[in-house]
Amino acid sequence: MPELPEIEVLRRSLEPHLPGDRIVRVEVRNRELREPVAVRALVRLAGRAILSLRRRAKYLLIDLEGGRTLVVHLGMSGRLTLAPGALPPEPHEHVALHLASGRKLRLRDPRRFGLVLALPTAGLERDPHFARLGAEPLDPDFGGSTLARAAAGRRGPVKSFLMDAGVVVGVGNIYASETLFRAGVHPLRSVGRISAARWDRLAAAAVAVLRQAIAEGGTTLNDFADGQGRSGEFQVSLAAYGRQGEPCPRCGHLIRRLVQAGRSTFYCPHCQR
DNA sequence: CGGGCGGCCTGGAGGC
DNA sequence: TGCCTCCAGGCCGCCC
Repeated sequence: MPELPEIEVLRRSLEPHLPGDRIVRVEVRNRELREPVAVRALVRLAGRAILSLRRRAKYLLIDLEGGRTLVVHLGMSGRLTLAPGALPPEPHEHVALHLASGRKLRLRDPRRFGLVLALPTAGLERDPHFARLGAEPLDPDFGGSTLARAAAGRRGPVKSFLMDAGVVVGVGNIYASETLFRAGVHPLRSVGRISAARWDRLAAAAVAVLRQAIAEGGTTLNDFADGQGRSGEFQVSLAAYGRQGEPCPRCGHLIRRLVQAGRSTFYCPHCQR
């Protein structure tokens, strides 16, 4: 479910509540995630204070004292929420961090594509999960030339390119469709046939879409919620994603759906060339 | 070697 | 109501 905006919304929703609190007990209820939960590494986090919350790509990073970072990835269906510690576990609750404040931070993930890791804070970027990640689209130096440089010598459709985390992180299926719509670029256009001006438009569109989605609390199609359980609103602002058969908000032609690399892509056949 | 596809899971929606 | 099929926001690994 969650792409960059949803993880950033989650991070911001937890930011006022977690730093300064302390993990008193780690409860692993179900180890089955994308990688089996490393129970002993997690249990060793008990007793540590929470220092800060960061985000890299679609990973939430919870920095703890003693040089450890708890890494959480929500996969498709993960939810990380704060709850009273005495609340009974919800279905598919995999991990709960019981906090000194009496609350618990719990991870629920029905489809089990998510991930929880305890890693050393130093050198995190060299961990295999992070080592090959590309540019952060919200970094100030991200722009059309970032994309153009990454595209040099590559082939294939621009939509798959935008979703390649080795190029630019955080853009998943929803925001790739929305970025292409805003930039007026057809999803099947080959990356070898995109001008510098078009790369600039694509980069600017990606940044604008991601920023607006964050401002509107993320996209809740089914089950995204922030750390307080609040849904997002950006689904109302989606121009193309999920709107096949509806009129394009710009020109009125009907939005179409096509399948690329096994994923649905939504576009306007008139605005996107 | 890079690109594309299947597979991993469960649940919800829609058709019959 | 119930059963069946299809589809879903991510990511990895295998295949060509």
